[in-house]
Amino acid sequence: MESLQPGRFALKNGEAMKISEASTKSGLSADTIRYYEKSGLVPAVERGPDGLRRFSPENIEWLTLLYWLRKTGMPMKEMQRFAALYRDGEVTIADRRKLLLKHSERLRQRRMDLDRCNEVLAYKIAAYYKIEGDLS
Amino acid sequence: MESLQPGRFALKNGEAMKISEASTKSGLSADTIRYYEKSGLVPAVERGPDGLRRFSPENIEWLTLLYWLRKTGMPMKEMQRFAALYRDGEVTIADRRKLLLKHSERLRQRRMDLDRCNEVLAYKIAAYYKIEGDLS
DNA sequence: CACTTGACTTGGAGTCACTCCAGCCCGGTA
DNA sequence: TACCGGGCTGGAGTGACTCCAAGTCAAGTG
Repeated sequence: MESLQPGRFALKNGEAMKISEASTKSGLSADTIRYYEKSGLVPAVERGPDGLRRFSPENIEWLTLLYWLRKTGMPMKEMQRFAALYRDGEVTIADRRKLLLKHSERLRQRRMDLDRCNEVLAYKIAAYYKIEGDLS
Repeated sequence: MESLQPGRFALKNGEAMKISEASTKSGLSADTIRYYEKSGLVPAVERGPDGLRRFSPENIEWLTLLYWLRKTGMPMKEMQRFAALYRDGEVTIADRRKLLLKHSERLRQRRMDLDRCNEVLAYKIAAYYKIEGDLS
C-alpha cells in the first residue's frame, strides 16, 4: 500500500539494515527481534526483494527503546500496549508519555529493592568476615 | 541424627512456624518455598507429627536471604551452589562471602542499567511532552 | 560451473523460575 | 454430620525468551 506512492521508500536502501546489524545496534538478539515482531511489538518491518527484513533507522530506535524497557522489567503485555499506541500515531502521545512515567516509577521501586538487598548483603558479608577471623 | 541428642530440638515448637507464616515472614509464596525445597535450596525442613512443614527461625532467615537474592536477579544455579555451601557448614564461609560479593557486583551493574534507562525515559518523556504542546 | 560458506528464513522444541490447580488428608467448629 | 480452612503432592501452564533443524539465496573459490 505504501509502495503505491512512487519513490516514497525507493532510495532509502542505503540506510536499511539487515537483522544482524539491527541486533548489534539495538542490543536485542536476532531471535528476540523476530520474536518481538511475531508478538506485535514491532510495527511494519519491511522486506527486501530477497525476503529478508530491512530495518529503518526508526525501527532501530524503536527496538532500542524496547531493549531498555524490557531490560528494566516492563512486561510484554505493557510493551504490546505501548506498541499499539505507537502504531496509532501522534494522537496517542499523551498515553505513551503516561505509560513511560509509570515505568519510571517502577524503576524507582526496583532501585529501592537493589538498595535494600545491598544492605542485606553488606550485613551478611560483614558477619561472614567476622566468622572467618574467629576461625583462624 | 541430630534427634539422637536428647532434648536438642524437643521444646522449640513454640518457635516453629507453618508454611503460611514462613511465607509472610520471608516474602516468598508458599508455592515458591515448596519449589525451593524440592530444588535443594532449603536444607532440612523438619516436619511435625501431622506431616506439615515446620520452619525454624533459622529457616526463615535463610528463606528471607533467598528472597532478596532472587528478587535482585541471582540465578537458581548460583543459589543452589550457595545452598550447598550453607549445608556444608562453617568451612565454606569464605566461599559464601565471595559469592555474595559477586552478587553485589551484579547489583552495581543492574543499577547502572536502571540509571541508563532512566535517562532514555527522561529524554522520551520530554520529547513527547514537547509534541503534546505543539499539537494543542 | 559446482561447491562451500554464511547470513537469513520458518516453525517448533526446550529452558528458567515460578504459578496454579486438582484431588487428597486432617483437625476444628455449628 | 457436614463443612471449612490450611496443608500436602504431582503435574500442567505461563512468560519471555533461546536454540535448533531444515531450507533458501548470494557471493566467493578451485
